[in-house]
Amino acid sequence: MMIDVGMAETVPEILRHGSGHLQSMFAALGDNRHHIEKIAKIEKIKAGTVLSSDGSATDKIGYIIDGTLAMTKVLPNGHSQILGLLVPTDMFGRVFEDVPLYSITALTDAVIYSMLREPFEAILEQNPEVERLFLINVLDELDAAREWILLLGGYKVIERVASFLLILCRRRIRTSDRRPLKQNAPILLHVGIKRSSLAQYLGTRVESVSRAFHELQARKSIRIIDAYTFEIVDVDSLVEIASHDLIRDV
Amino acid sequence: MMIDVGMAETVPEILRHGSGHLQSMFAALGDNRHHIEKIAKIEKIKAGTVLSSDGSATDKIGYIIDGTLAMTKVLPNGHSQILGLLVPTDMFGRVFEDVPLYSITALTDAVIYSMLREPFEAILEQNPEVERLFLINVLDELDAAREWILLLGGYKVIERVASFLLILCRRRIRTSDRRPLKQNAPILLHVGIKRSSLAQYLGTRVESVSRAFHELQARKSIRIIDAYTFEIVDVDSLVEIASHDLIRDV
DNA sequence: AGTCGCCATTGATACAAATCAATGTCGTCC
DNA sequence: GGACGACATTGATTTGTATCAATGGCGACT
Repeated sequence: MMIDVGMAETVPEILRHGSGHLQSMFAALGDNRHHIEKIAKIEKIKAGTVLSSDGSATDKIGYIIDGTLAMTKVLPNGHSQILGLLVPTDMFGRVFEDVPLYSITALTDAVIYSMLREPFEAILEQNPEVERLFLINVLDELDAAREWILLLGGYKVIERVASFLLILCRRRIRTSDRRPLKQNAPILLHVGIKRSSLAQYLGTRVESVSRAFHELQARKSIRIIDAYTFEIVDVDSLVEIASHDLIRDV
Repeated sequence: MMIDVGMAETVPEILRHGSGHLQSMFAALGDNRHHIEKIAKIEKIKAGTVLSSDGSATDKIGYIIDGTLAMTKVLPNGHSQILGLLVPTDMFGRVFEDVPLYSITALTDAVIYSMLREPFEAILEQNPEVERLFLINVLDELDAAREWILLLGGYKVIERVASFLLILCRRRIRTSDRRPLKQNAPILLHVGIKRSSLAQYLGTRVESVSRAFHELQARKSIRIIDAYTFEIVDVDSLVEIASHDLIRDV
């Protein structure tokens, strides 16, 4: 995945224009913004980098600017399971908790806006308004997590893949250009991660993910451009597939 | 499920003795406690009651005292999917958001401690310390949600059921008596909900849930006392089953 | 150019779970 | 007591997917 240039600004572009509450959080910092800017820095990291590891103390908090990272739970036997994906504007790290429950791994080359946990916590404590915005941010994350629970509840792989694509659509993770969607423009989705990560995340296997994508293409819902890029041809059919077998007895 | 008597106190017993941050949240209220107590009330609700429905404005916030409730997403076609279970000490409702994303339904008869959203938000806004405790509470919920994502990632039903039982163990949801666990006492778990709710939550079907429980009994991990009550015979074997096929390639 | 390694895809088979159908159990109501 | 309804269990069959195995595509390195 290619990385945008021109990110030397104090508050990253993606945070300024990103949707959600992050923007207002940074805006609300007001005079305190320079406190954060003093302790924060933009880092470019390589795919595979482990930012914080499960069980060891961490002191980093930050936001994703570009790329995809994953929260992974490392099991006693050394293997790992993906708990959640972190995409631009998502937060990583955990405030008010010393021992993280999961690791953060870069699935692609990525750019992050990171700062030390302690001073960030101090700013939260000193700025109730910022803290409230942060709280709202966390509540949004909770909603996102529950959205994934809903997704994983669909027991056919094709349904989960369809849901995955729809969630990406909604979050408007587009190919490198971040221009707003045009009415008639084809919707291009770029999933930054390889099949095995996707499979781990969707609770299935690479082969099944591959078959699901090709099945969706056969049904004319999507068009596979390359292994990482898809054109959404028929959103409605995706919606139908995604919600199809959630229809069950109560 | 039977309901304890003697809950006419201002702060419910379960919140006073409950684990986690709720207790300290109520403690931290200090003089403001009477503000909450003025607006809050204890309600007994019947199984099947819908507290707030998806899409319509809600103004209730509260905590579960007894019973099990579920967050359910109601799909366009009228059917519903369980997003999360709410057990004693869990919070329900959504602050700082007018339109709820999901409904809250009582799966069993239940007792809740509920208050209006507006005054509760006002208290949060006026008490940064309380707000921080609330934030921590939400962060815990986020962890719980991610724990479920991990659970749903296990693709064999028996693994998910084993994980479910282990999570219940950890949260120490015990049969009506809430005495602390004795060292050698058999661990009794009471799942307050029927098979169909469980199936919905675990992303599977009633028949599969039933077979999984009986398979776990055959493997001497648990003993089925009745459809709602289980004795945990061998925790280690449960752990092994739960984590078994999370072992996958990265 | 050729080899290697990594990843995606495709095919064949075995196994797990959804589905369909029937039976069992318990409590409630008449 | 008997009939009914709600729920749980069990069995038989079908569908979906994990698994095993092989192939194809692409970039990196020598």
